[in-house]
Amino acid sequence: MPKDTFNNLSEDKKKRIFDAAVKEFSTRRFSDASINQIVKNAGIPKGSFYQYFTDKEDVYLYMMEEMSRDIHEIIEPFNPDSSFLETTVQRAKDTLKVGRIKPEYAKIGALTVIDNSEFMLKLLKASAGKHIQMIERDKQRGLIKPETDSEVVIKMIHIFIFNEYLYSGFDETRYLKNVEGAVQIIKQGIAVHPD
Amino acid sequence: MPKDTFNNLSEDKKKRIFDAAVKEFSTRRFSDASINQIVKNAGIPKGSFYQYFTDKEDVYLYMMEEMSRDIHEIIEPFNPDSSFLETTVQRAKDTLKVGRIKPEYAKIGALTVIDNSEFMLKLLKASAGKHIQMIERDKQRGLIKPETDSEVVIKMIHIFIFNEYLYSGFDETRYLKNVEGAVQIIKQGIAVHPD
DNA sequence: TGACAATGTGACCAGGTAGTCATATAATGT
DNA sequence: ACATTATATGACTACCTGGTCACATTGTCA
Repeated sequence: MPKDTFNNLSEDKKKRIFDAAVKEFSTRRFSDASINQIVKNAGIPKGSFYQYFTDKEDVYLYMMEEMSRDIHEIIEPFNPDSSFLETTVQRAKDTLKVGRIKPEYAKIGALTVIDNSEFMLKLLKASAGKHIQMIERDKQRGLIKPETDSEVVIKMIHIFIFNEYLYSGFDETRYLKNVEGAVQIIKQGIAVHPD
Repeated sequence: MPKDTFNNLSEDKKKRIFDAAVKEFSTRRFSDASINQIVKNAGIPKGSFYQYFTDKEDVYLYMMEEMSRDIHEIIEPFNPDSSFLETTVQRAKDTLKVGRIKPEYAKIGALTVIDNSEFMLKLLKASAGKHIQMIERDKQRGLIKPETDSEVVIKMIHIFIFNEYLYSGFDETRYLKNVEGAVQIIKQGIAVHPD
């Protein structure tokens, strides 16, 4: 949460700082990112930075909030009737769409994943609850075997999607093909009536 | 590859340097690790370091070679008749065993995985060839559906094992349970005659 | 207009990094 | 014993980092 002095700034200056943060955090992961570079790119004095933010985390969180606003405008609205695995594929497609429109955002996401295991853990845990409910519902619907270990399924999916995105070299077709391949295998593994 | 001057060193000194490298690289990932810290812990002057190694990569690779020797003494010899998924579970058990005997080695492995995506990619590719052959053999044996995408299966397994080890907080029982759970799901998904 | 508060500013500090190099010491061959 | 070569050494350079702080400038309200 930036300080009041920052919020009182002109939109132009705020944008310059946001852009500088995006540039830095999309190039170097959090721990390697440099405040000096951000102030340089934003064209503001070092002292001003500390008048606006307390530290690097502060400006990072601000940037993330602004980003997530943009991202929610890009991706499709969530369909509550979709099954867990359908949602999974949709999420992969959303990731690609974001990467197409805001490549820096995708890079920031990738760097976040490889940077900080604790942060990643928090992220996974935060979305896990929602997804476990989806899987439980799919079990009741008769789509998924009731003895399936929901947590393991979620982890496999999450991790595969993240890593595949990282390592597929931004080859969209390959990425989607592999994600769908993985979903297919898991589907066969957990479905009540495999195709 | 260390320089000749290093190889001429006394075993004691070599060990001190190796230990210092292990200490540093098991605490901080490669890019954060400090040569200054290594020389400090090894009790050798800065100048000597550069008489032994060209740079940080050099000492890192030396350390890895020494480590892999130790590791191969710890783990079970590879059973060529095992199926791919059996081998997978065995690998997870091996990882745990290494972690029990040489915890620093396990930490170095974990830090390597989260540090460097290129390195990780190389590692995955290096072992992928061998594993693809195993899967193909399992297809011919009638264990795995012939239409299975081998690459996707390998990636799912690799990534899950790595990450689960990272995030299971060194809880061995949980780790093994989750790995076996994942293997079970994939087995159901790709097996010709699911249990 | 004058007084006071809020904000802007960049030189500066302490601490870290990788790598170099002149000099000291030890080892070796003649 | 001497000369030559190999190795040991730590002070030093150049460069980076996050963060501070005294001072300059601007805004605000009476």
